[in-house]
Amino acid sequence: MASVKPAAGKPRKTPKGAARQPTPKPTRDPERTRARILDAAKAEFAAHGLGGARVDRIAANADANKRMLYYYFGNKDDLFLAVLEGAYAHIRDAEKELRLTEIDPPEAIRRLVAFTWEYYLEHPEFMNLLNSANLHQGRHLKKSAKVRTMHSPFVAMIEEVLERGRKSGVFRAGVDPVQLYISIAALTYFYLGNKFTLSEIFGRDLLSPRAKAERLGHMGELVLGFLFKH
Amino acid sequence: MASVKPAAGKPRKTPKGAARQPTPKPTRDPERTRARILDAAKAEFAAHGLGGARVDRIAANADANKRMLYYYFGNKDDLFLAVLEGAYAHIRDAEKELRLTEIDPPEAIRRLVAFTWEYYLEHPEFMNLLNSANLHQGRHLKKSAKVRTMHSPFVAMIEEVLERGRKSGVFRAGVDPVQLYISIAALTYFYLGNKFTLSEIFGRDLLSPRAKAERLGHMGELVLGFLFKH
Amino acid sequence: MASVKPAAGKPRKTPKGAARQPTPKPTRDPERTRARILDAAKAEFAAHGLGGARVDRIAANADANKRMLYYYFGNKDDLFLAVLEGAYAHIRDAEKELRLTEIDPPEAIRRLVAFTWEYYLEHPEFMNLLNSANLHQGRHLKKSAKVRTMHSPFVAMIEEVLERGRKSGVFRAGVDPVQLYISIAALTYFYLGNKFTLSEIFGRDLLSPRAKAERLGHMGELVLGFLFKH
Amino acid sequence: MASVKPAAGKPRKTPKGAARQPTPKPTRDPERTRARILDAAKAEFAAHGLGGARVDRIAANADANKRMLYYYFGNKDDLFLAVLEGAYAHIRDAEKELRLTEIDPPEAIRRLVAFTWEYYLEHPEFMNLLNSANLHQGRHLKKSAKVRTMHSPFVAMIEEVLERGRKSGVFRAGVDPVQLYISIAALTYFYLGNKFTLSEIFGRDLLSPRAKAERLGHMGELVLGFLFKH
DNA sequence: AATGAATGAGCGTTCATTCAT
DNA sequence: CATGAATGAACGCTCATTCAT
Repeated sequence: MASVKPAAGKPRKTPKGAARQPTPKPTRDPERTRARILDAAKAEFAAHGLGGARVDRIAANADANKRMLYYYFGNKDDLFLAVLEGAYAHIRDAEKELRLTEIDPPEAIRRLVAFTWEYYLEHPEFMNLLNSANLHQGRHLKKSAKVRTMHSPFVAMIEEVLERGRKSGVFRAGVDPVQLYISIAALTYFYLGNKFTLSEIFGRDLLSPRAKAERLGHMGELVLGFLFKH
Repeated sequence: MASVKPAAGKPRKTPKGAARQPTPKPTRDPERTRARILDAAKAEFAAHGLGGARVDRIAANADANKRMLYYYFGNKDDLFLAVLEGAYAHIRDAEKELRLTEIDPPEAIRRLVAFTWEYYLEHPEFMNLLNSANLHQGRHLKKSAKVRTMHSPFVAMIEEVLERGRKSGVFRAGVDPVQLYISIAALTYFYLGNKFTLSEIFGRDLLSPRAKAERLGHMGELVLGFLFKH
Repeated sequence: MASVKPAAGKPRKTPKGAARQPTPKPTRDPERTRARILDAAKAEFAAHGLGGARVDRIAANADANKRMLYYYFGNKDDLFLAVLEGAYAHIRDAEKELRLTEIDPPEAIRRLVAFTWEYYLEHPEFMNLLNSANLHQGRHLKKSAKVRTMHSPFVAMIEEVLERGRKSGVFRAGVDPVQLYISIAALTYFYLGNKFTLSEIFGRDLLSPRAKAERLGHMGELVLGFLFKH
Repeated sequence: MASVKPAAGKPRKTPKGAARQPTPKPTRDPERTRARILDAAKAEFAAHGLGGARVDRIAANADANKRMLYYYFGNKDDLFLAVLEGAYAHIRDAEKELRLTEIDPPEAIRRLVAFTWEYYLEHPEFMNLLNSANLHQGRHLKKSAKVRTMHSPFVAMIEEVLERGRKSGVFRAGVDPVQLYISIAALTYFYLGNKFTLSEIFGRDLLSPRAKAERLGHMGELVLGFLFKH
């Protein structure tokens, strides 16, 4: 036997006989390495939960040494927090683009519902991350100074829409923007996050184009049917 | 290490018609042993998720030998399925008690919302079990013949209520009972299941008596505000 | 839940709804039970070795309760010894049938070689049992009073044949019958007992009809080529 | 880069009689670690068979962490294969030293018989390894590309000796070198591999100097008595 | 004679993490 | 900045055996 290698290592990137190799993976680029680890960790945590996630798999999928993971993030829990913060930052960034204050209130609510639906549809990993965070009783988030400050602008935006709608006489009064925001997220989250059990129980394909259109329609009617002053 | 958590294991009584049993753990009572394991497993899976659950802890809390767990349930996954089936059976049993078909439609919906709210409030473990089941893409439920047959009665009950309300002119037409059922569950599930992250994000205590009353009120208004024909 | 059954038991012999069953397994027949256990044990030890044999599998294949195994045989090692004794008794019985003293010496040797070949061919389990016994340094046999008295009748028989052959001038003198007996057994044992490694190494099918005929021919020539006085 | 030859090239760190050793276990020496595990595994598999071998004992005797065993070899079965390949490589290397083609045919055969006898006498573990490999129906070897190619040179060497002997008129014609090689190995293998059961049955000490000399003499006479053309 | 229930010890394997270079 | 080697503790699971009936 020629060289001593662990039995189940990843395949060598450079063929043994080659004279020179052009380093296909940009070594010594700390930012890229860090980002690759973070991406791989997000996928792993989303796919298996915090308890089921494997540090080895994260390192392998990041094409990084396992040690680097600890170098950059400390430990598994802190890495999870970093992933969580990144996920929150991402959705908050996307929400900022909505500019609801510039639109007609009913249309703004419709847009908010549609945005929430589409965001979770395109980022199912976010739901799994939140589930893991809650399974662990939020202890990760408690260590984060960042996350708490990211939300007030969005709540204020919804509040402004509700107030405009009320003033113009189309919306009912006394609606708590936080409750409304939670409800809108809830209607999507439960449907998509529990798609496997729900589809098993109801014997329906919940993700067919038709089913998705129906769900989005139902959610819009539900929220606006409630908000409209008749 | 050898300590037994008094959380979920012991306080079962013996209704079998036998005289009295002074020994806290009745040996040679397979039904009780099985039940103790199932209870301990439910608590463990709910507290730590499927991946984070520890077979040793389940056995210890069930005051049983680890081997018995495999004797009765085969393996960890099948035990999880048994827990899941038990949890579904429990909520379905509770739902049957509602007898919505005997009540005035708006009151029936109010009762349904309140029931759902209270059930999840009193059985937070159910949400974690469902999250685990979905994290694993529903593969456990797919092996279960039981669960799929347990649901149609409840959907039919909601359908009957909606239809009665529509006929009497108070409810709007064209509401899918499955969508409505999912939405009612969603409004509770997301709020309670994500209580840790939500409370961290919004800086609110979501479980204070006042907050709970507000949430229940909001949910009722939301659903009925949508259903009522104006 | 109605009845408590282990998860992975053997299939019930009587369908649940059946009214009467005719007891297909003769219960309360100790000799049969003992024999079934012994047979199952022989197969298990031969297939997996002593270390790899599983008491559960033996009981299951014997269609007996595991406890019976201990009731009749004490423990796994003693059961192995019983199997071993049975195997020795069996080959000794077969050897007695040969009656070599009544045949012409060269033909007697030919018959002995053929018998040995065929016996191991038809009872491959015997080789595996002996290998296990030797792996454990013969400690099982040392506890056996039986086996030591079962001396192969062959040795005396072979001695007589050799002596007759020598006197008639066809066989060479000075051949130790024990050495010859061991050699004849060896020529078969190694070929058949190592059939997997040998066929892998030499890239030959050692058990094709042709290969078997060639081996038997070679062994006869080898032994007689040595014995014949030229 | 030095190559890793298991079992053959590894210098013992501490001779048994030595007084003191300076660095008992050289850390961070992967080649040595790997070799220590391989050695310990060979001893364990030989002593207890594949089924009876204990991974813990291998690690302990290798003075290595159990995890390293999996790091280098994947799992127990693959480790067994590595041991098996090493054992085959070792005997084949030793056989190459024989240089039978340079010697007079009868003397070459005598040397081959004596070598085989002595090799198994000095390496009794090899027989147990082969027994385990065959007990598992050769499935380990089937995964090995190496072993199959190691044997043709040796068979060719025997063939050359037989052919030279035949041409010079001392050996009979028509002897299959593979059959002969198997027979020579068999005569030793059965005697030594079954020494415990045989000595128990025949009431002889098979390993006394006198018994060993007699066996070697008998084997030589048997093989040459067959080969010689009279 | 026969059985289902129960057990402690130990199985092969994998975990998150750290060391030495 | 990056890596292969190493670790102790635990993982899910199974072992031969015994208990109570």
